[in-house]
Amino acid sequence: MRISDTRNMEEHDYLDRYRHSAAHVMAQAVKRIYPHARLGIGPPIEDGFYYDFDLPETITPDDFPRIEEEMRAIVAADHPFQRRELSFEEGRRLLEEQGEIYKLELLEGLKDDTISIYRSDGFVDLCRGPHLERTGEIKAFKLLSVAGAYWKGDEQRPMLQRIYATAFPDPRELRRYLAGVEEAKKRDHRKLGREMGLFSFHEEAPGAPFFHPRGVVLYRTLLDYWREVHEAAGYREIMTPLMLRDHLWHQSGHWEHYQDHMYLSTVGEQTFAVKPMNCPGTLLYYRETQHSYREFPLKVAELGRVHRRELTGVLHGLFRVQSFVIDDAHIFCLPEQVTGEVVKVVDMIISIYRTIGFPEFAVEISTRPESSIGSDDDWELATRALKEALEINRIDYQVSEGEGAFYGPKIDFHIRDCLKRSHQCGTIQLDFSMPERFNLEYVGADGNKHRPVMIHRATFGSIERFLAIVLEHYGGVLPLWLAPVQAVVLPISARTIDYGRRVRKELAEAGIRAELDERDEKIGYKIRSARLQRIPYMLVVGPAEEKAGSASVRHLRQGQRGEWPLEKIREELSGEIAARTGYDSCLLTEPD
RNA sequence: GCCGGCGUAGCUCAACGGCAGAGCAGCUGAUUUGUAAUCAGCAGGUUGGAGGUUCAAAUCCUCUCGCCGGCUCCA
Repeated sequence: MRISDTRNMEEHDYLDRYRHSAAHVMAQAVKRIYPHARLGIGPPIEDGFYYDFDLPETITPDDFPRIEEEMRAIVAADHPFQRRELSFEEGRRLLEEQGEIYKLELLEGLKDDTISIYRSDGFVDLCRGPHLERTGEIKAFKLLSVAGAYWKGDEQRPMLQRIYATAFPDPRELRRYLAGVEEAKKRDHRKLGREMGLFSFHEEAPGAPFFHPRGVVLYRTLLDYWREVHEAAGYREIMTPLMLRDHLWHQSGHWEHYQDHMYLSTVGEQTFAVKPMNCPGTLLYYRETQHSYREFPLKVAELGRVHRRELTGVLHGLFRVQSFVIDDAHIFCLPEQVTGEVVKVVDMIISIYRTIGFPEFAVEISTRPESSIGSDDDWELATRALKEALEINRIDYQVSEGEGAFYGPKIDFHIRDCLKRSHQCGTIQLDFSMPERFNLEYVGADGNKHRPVMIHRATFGSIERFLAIVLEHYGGVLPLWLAPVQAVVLPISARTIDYGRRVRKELAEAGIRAELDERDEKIGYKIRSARLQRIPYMLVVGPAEEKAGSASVRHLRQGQRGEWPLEKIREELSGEIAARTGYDSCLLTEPD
């Protein structure tokens, strides 16, 4: 570990202590206002802290100023945080006296003989600590939101009221954090999707997006690129039905394990399920013919639309939908080919992320969970193959023990967007279950039948969700190759509309997605309008440009680029599109 | 699903028991415009839906649908 890492860790510890102390102050403030409130837990979290309360009144954001005011008073009084150790029994008596039933439950879960409490002013809380020295050290905090949260995350247990808040040692950091939250709101893909005319949602189809013409262009552009890469890598693409009969899902195990998430439909005598996953369809394709080891690795891709019923409360724009396309592919291969194939997949996923503008990502390997199928040997071998593949690619990874699927170990890719948020996208999973259930076979070199290894993998995961990530990452200001409208021609006045038409047509013929704004408006108005639509190139044409056969080029991020001859515009833009040039940073030049 | 909040014109919001409004967008006209909003006029609504309370409901109550913030960060 480098020295700087140590310091980061110390800072991190301090911040946790700081926020944990702020959580105590908040709990004390809430207790002052609602003396009968019972306390749940109040830990520091990544961007702040929260505290859970059980009380009959409902806390709303309207109550925040009052709580914050009380917190400021506690901070101003500068009470010391005093640690005291008690025996288990003393602790129990104290909490019983206070009627803190949740804390009592936590206490029961502790095995230690002695426990610690922290006292500041009149407020006492069961707490491991550590804390700051005094409440006066807390400089900047803000309550953010209130939400219901089940006690211990268990929906069978009572629901408490959780107040989310944040605190920073430096008020400037708090301001910066709040500005970041604002920035994220501005970049909300649901807002961008509306402003840019990409997609919409309707009550008639909860959790199922409607893509509008410009949204379809974006969607298709992403998939065109995906197909190009996959074809070059030797994948072949199939399409399988949206609905398949029930016995298939019994065979695959989905009926048993996944039925709550499936849309079912009975038509006449037959029951169908709308597919929640693509693999069973692919397996029917595989079984359609006999296979030889000579065909391996056999790479079968499917951009398959799946439907999954979700709890209504979890739907969230394109991030969490009930109908979406997975960029699936299944690789059938020999055991000894696994490592090599995984290496190639990892390589491809990274290259795709980089092209789209996500150079930063984290990789996680999940190992065998408690309830799972397959032999220890299979798991051991497969897990080692995955690790080896990452090591060959020189990729750092983190191991999540026991987090694998029941049917095999997996690698997950978490991309990091420019607001430093992490999103799980790509996945590579080994599957011991399906080949077995579907009795897959191939003929080996020895002339006997064997069971192939099946690798299940996706780069984007859900296309819909990935689009949302891309949109928020770029704040809607997409790289040229992805922009639904790449250039808009803006005539100064009606007099140059004809010339504008010629310019637009010429660009369109060169394969550039160009539009013309022929509305009877002033140029400032048209520029504003183009910017709000996040169109990368604005081409202003007036009499001077008409005469010169040029256009005045204005770029969404770079501003005025000067007057370019049409030929140069065509070449520059085509070159930028073909190279899929991205932006180094995605935080500059925000349209308002 | 659960807790809380919110559904008013295409969008952003006002009216919070007493005639449903504004800005932007849209349409029509005038203007012929040089780098982030030209002016005027017109049109736009069973206030998400159903039921109830009331002389009177966007407003209060019940149900329902949808959306938003959360519900695996364990003293």
